[in-house]
Amino acid sequence: MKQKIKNLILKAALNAHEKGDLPSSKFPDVEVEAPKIEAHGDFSTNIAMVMASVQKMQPKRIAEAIIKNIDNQEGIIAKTEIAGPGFINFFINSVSWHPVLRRIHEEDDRYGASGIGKGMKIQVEFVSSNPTGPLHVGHGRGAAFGDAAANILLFCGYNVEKEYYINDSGRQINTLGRSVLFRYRQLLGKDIEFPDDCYQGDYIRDLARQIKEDKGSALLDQREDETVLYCAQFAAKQIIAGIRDDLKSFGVEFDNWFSEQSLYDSGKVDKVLNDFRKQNIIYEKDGAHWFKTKEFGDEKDRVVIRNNGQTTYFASDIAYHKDKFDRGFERVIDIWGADHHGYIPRIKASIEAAGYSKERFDVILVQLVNLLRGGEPVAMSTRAGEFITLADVISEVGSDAAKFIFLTRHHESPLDFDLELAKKKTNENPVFYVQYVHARISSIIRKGRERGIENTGWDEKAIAMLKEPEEINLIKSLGSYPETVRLSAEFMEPHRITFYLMNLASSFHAYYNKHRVLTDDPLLTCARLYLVVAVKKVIRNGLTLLGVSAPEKM
RNA sequence: GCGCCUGUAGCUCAGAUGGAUAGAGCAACGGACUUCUAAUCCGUAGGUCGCAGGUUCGAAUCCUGCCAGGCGUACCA
Repeated sequence: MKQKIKNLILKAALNAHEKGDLPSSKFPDVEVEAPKIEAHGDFSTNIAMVMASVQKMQPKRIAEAIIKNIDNQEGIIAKTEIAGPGFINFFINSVSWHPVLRRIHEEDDRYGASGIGKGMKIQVEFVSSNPTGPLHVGHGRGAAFGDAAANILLFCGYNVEKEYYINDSGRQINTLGRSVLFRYRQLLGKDIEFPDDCYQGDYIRDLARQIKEDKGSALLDQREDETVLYCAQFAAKQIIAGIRDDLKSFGVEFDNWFSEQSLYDSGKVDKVLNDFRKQNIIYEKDGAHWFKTKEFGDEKDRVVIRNNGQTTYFASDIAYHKDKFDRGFERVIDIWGADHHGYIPRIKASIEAAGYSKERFDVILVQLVNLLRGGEPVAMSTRAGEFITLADVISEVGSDAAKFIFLTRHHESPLDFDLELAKKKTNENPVFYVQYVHARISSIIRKGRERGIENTGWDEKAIAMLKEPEEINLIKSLGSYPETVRLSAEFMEPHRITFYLMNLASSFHAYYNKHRVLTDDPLLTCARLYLVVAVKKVIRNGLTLLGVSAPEKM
């Protein structure tokens, strides 16, 4: 509809110029928007104001010239007016909204989809939590965000791959192995102190117990470096399996799990470091090897090989990001916790140095989550091993509520997650508010069937009966869904869909309370059923993008 | 110190490439269930958009400075 108005305006401007009403043929991009205030019409354009200086005319004169030349043969426009400093407001004939409903029924679960991505191969990497402990709430936000963003991109015609990067190499893995080994020794009666720098959580004890059941006391007699390695590999494998399970129960699945260790095994880390040496952008100082990231805009150079000969995490990350582009992704998006923001310049440096444009790479920072219970902060200490895991949250509030709440904020805004609030089944908790619409409409359909009323198709005569303000309002809202999805993809902002759904839900509940769908008039009932089924489809489509279920009953 | 993010109603937050009178929910107050699910709806009230300048027809939005909070600033990941 907006596009139609745009075209009408453009054509009107051209006509006006041909007839001599407008001196210049230079027209700016036509901007059409839906005004916030109802009295300002359904659509509004500022074109007359924008053109004023080029046309050397008063905005109001320009507006008059355009309105005069609008071709309203289809009768879409009920009224136009010039308002304020020169806005042209368009009031749409309410009947003209109706075809939106047919489109929704026809396109069904593809309504809102588009081809703006043009099949571009794009990778979204998210969560990528270290396999040294279970996922916590912050990872949950990253998971909900990344998954929704990927769904939206896919829906908009991108060729999306979701990837999880497993840091199964390096120091933290060694620490994991040591942690488990110490607990294992304690289990076998050794009186030893558990080191401070090891992971404290109870899950380490559980892993040690499993090894004990497996191997008995056999590990006590072996060389320490071998047992640490064994414990590390065993533990990491178990923890990754746990992470996969948690994500699965959260409704998030990945297309690819990428191992950091594999970059070493395949020699990709060595290779990229050698390439950089040849380019003379790696040098030695104080026994360490430094990558000249400063030359690429970082604030200082960064170590890639420590003076003890071990590579840093950054070294494998260089190889990893190069590999992403080598695999043919045209765009690469990393979703990180906001506390890693200082890491961005060096990754961009490495991408440039590897010969790819950093413009093709984006990092989206997701702000931290404050966990609350009844308004009070929940103490979270990783050190002491006291934290609420994502699995805890899912089992307490459910994945639908958790996901939806994670997606009710812009990703750059910190989020207070209140466990008590997330469980409340009231308007304070928006997920139920939206899901309730789906359940209510399902119920209407069931009730209709009981009375022998089936959802019939498009019937011009019936649809023409939809003229209550609440009905037109609902249809308008339905009509703006595709644009919401498009903007959501363009700006990587899934929360736009969340807010859209809450708004649509509000329009529906208001309608539901004021009007009955199943009436004594068969034609009207048919029309209203057609309308609410369209609402149901859009609610379902939106929730699906967010990874949230749309229940038939609540 | 430097860098990134945030600052909008009592609380939690939206606010499109700069648009007209800044919007929701919660909390407060007053109403609506013999009728399709009251997990709902309707109404009232609530604001110096952190502060100060600047850019222009027009700023919550862009620019500069300041204030407050969070995060980062490793040969950790």
